Order: sequence, then C-alpha cells, then structure tokens
Amino acid sequence: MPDFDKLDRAIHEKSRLAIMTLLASRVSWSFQDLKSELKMSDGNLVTHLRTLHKLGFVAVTKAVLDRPQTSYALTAKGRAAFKDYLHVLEQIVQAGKA
Amino acid sequence: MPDFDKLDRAIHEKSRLAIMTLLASRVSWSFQDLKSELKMSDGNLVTHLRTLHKLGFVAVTKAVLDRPQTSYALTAKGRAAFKDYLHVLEQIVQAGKA
DNA sequence: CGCTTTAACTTTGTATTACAAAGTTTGCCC
DNA sequence: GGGCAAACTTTGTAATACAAAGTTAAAGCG
Repeated sequence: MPDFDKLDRAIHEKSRLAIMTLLASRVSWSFQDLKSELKMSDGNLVTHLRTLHKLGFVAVTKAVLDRPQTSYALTAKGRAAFKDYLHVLEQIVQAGKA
Repeated sequence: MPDFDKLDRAIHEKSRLAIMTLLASRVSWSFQDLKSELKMSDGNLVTHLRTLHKLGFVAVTKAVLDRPQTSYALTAKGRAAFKDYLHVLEQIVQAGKA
C-alpha cells in the first residue's frame, strides 16, 4: 500500500499541486503566466507561492524590465520534495490498477 | 497539462484518498480493518466514510455476526469517480517526469 | 510634474472542514 | 442487570482556501 503519510500536505493541496506541476515543467514562470494558466485571483496565487517559498520549495526573482516582473522557479529542495510526492502518486496509481 | 479541475475534492483529501485506495484494492473492508490500517480515530473515520457514502461512492453493509460489523465497499459510481481521479494523477506524474 | 495603468502584494472577512475527544447507542455475554 | 466492544454522534477548535478590495511602486505620457 502507498505510504500516504509521505504525501506532503503543502504540495497535495489542489492549487499548489497545480503550481508545482507547472513549475516542474519549465525552468521559470512569470507571475502573469502562472496567473493566466491557473486562472486564480492574484491574491490567492501570491499566497500559495508565498507558502511554497517559505517552505524553501520555490525561489523568487524580481526584475524590472518594461514592467515589473516577478518570476518563480523550483529550488533543488522543491524539486526533491515534488519528486517524493510524485513517487507516492505513482504508488497510488499502481495500487488503483491492481 | 493535467486537468486539475477534474480532481474531485472529496477524493483528493488525503484521508479519503487513502480510504478510496484501500476500498479499491478489495471487494470489501470492515470498519475495524480500515481503522487499524489507517490509524484514524473512529469518529474521524466514520465521518469520512459518511462523506463518501453521501456522494454515492461507498456502500455500507451492516451485519451482526459475533459482534456487530459494518462493512464498506466501492459502488460502481465510486469506482468510476476514482478511476477518473487516478487518470488525472497519471497525467500529473507524466507531466512531472517530462 | 501629476495622471493613468499595470504588476505585485497585503489585508480582511467568510465559509469550509479536518480532526480529536468525549459522549451515546446497541446488542452480546456472563 | 453489569460489563464490554463496535459503531456512531456531538462538540469544539484550529487551520486554511479563496475572493474582494485596498495598497504600493514603477513606467509612460500629456
């Protein structure tokens, strides 16, 4: 049976799971791109990103180009935590097929 | 990208995800077996089971053998919902590997 | 220099809900 | 009846997702 205790609650939450999946798929995402992809309010999005940042999963880069632009990327720690999380998901999918 | 909107919140919650996975792995589970496998308080467990039952995902059978024994099983609807849920998990795992 | 616009962030409020702990019901066995 | 165990209900608390509105800062433009 899968080890459900290993499902990190911070990642498991639906919105943050979506964020983590997006961040894992590219080197970096701008705030605006995340927002339009996820269709969240900016307040909500920034809060989830802050949660992930506080856990050390997400790195934040602020730049001022034409407009201010904040970008987000997974840290090594975030990538590792996400990998562990995905490993449990795989176990669940396996168990569900059996 | 995975369709996160399709992640049924009732199933996605950690405890209920564990319950659904167990129920999917066998025809039927007694309350006691679920409880000892999941190490939840009985109040908490019964509440989650009721939630799943109200959604039509879980069938309940009460029998009095030696002791009273309540058993739980997935309904066809529950099995279908869980299958859809697992399908999204698969997409997430795939996306995470890419 | 104000004025507007946009990005990003903060604050506030609400509603949901997970969970534990304690209490209740029911029926068996002595 | 008394004790015990399964299953269930009630109650209380703490966490938190989310929206909406307000705030700050910087750029472009007249």
